[in-house]
Amino acid sequence: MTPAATFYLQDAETVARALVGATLLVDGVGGLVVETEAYDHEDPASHSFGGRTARNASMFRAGGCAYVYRSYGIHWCLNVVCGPAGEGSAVLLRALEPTHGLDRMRARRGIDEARLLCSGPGRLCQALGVDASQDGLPLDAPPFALILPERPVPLATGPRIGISKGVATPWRFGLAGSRFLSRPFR
DNA sequence: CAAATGATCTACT
DNA sequence: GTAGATCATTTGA
Repeated sequence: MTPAATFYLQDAETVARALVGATLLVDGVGGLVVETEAYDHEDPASHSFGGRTARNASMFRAGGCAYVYRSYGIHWCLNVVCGPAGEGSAVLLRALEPTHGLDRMRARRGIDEARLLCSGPGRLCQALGVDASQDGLPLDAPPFALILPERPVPLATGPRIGISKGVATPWRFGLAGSRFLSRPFR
């Protein structure tokens, strides 16, 4: 099904929950979304907290676009922008269960284990070939394809990873029991 | 203009 | 388990 444009205009937490179990493809390579994190403009841990800057400009677009940024100088991270234009909410995609184009992922990552191909934001982007050239692109047009889950999936919830502020906000969501998570839920 | 920081990953002890 | 890699962006002088 083609995602309704209004789906991505909802708040970050709602979209983050709904994206677990979705299928993401970039140029035909991708898989099942098993881990997400929500960030909104009122969240001290969010890039959009404190206003719009040159780097996070695409995070302030209307929901349904990609927001790609470089982390720790080395890695790329892929976000799904959500909420109305100008708000600054997004959902970080942290892990996929690879289902399409496994051979191309292995070639890009240089490893064999399917479990390690996309289990982490930086790994995910390397496996799918995501970089700054995809920043701001709509997710419902090539090379992207994002198919929402047909039915609800069992959800695990927990605190977000790798941040120093807003740690108490339990906005990390995962597919319960999946072994492709970047870290297990308790 | 200079310095610090970060939504991470890999390799090594 | 712990430290290093590596750089764009942000903040302060």
